[in-house]
Amino acid sequence: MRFAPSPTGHLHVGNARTALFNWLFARHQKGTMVLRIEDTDVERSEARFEDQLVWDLHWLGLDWDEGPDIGGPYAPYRQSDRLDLYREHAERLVNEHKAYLCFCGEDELQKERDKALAEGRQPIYSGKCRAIDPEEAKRRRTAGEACAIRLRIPEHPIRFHDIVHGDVEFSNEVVSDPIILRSNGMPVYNYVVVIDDALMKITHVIRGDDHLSNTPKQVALYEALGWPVPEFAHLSTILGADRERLSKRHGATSIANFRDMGVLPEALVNYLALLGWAPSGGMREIFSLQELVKEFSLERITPSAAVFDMEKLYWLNRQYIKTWPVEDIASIGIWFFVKAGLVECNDADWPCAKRLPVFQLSNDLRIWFSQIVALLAPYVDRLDQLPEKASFIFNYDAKAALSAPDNAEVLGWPQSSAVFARFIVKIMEDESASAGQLTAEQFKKIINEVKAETGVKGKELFHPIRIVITGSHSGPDFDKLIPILEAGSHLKLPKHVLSVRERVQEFATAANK
RNA sequence: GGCGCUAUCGUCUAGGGGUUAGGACGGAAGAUUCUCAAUCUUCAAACCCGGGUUCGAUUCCCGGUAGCGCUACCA
Repeated sequence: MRFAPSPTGHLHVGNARTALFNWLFARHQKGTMVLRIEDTDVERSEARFEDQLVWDLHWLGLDWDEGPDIGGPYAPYRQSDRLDLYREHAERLVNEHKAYLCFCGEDELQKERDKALAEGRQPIYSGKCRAIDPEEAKRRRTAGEACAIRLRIPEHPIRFHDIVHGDVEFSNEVVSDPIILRSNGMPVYNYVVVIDDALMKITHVIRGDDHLSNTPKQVALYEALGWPVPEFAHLSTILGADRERLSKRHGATSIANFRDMGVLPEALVNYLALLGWAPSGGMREIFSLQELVKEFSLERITPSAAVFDMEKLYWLNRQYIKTWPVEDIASIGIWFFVKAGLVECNDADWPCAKRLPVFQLSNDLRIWFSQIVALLAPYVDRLDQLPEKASFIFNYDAKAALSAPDNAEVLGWPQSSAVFARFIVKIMEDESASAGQLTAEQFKKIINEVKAETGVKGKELFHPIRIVITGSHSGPDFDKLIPILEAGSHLKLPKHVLSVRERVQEFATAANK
């Protein structure tokens, strides 16, 4: 099996899914996985994208047995390093009369195509240069005339088998004699892919179905070369919500984007596996990479296009957030707090292919932020939402709380003023609160006293108090929240975290105005 | 335009000549919690259309329609 991306951009979810299916099949069959870089398009290929590709693949948890970074028996694995090979086999085809030299100029061909189209004919190559005597052609080339090399397409229909789509047949009348080597000496994609797949002993070509229509050309090439035709499996396209091909304007589409959003690699892999594949029975949804390897089969791939559903990815991400080790979730979570500038950390970095970011943080800070992550992670779809969710810890604003439309109802309850009054007094009188040492137990005791003194309970009691503490009537449990606020008020942070007492104080002041 | 591929709830899918057409996400309702999230329970929600084959088609075949792809000296 092979994954053969072009280094022309970041790894896209479509390509990632192709890579994943190749990998799953290779590992399931105990086959060999090859990474090959298709960089014959010199204009668009860039070396830095190759690194990015390798990192993204590693981050997803995929690896390979042969590739440009690790070598292998069929090296080199970068097409730009294999040009001699392509030329050699192209010449061989010419000598065997399976290909021929074509002296038609680009402009000339374009005109022919336009004319054919205007007359309602197929814009396929006329085959004009097929008729040139091979010896004559060689003389012209030696004399310095520019020429490309074209494959002679056979006179019979081209058939091949696809594991996903079944038997496919193309009439030879719609396939032009394709150019395999340009007049500048550079080979074209449809040719190199065949040379490489054959020479690298690829038995199963698993790729996007945008290549399905190219396959007859490639099959003709295998036959001309006298090499066995591999099995094909063409994967359906991944679409955006508007049923158009997924592209950048649909938002996050590169693997790196998802990592930066705090989507866990296992969640993304699991989601991608379910796009176009389902286990037998179709009931199970959650699969680890190892379980996927065990269950995967090409026969169960769906031929129809699939719409990428962000919501389902988020759901899976939440499942994995719950099952990942808390310290790992905390590491990623803290990284987002660092990024948001909520904690000072100069050497924070997330090495590209790594599951977890690395940074040095004092023990106090690490523990404190870990508690915040543990408290809030169940509330988020992606870990990058954590700083926003924690905003009430860092950005307490009593004035805003009093004027928030969301709070209007609770603020207007007749019992609320009594609750406010008693609660404020209790906190201001409390010694541990004034030291910023309020415990969950002590806080609970105060609430119970307020409850006893005002006769207010339940919602009517908790909502106003929650507004005083967090600025909002809904939020996490006080039991966990109070110690976090108190501890935070003693830490050295870019922005001071207010203790419970400081919050009450600010609220009282704002309310008096 | 030509050729190719595809078509089951809004979405991802299971299934397959006779089924109450199954699961999941999302949605709705309820339970629980001080609240939100989570969790649990329940509900709504689909076989593109038309022919043919058949006792019977959502399933098989043909056609239509729609979507997507390919039609380059791009990959």
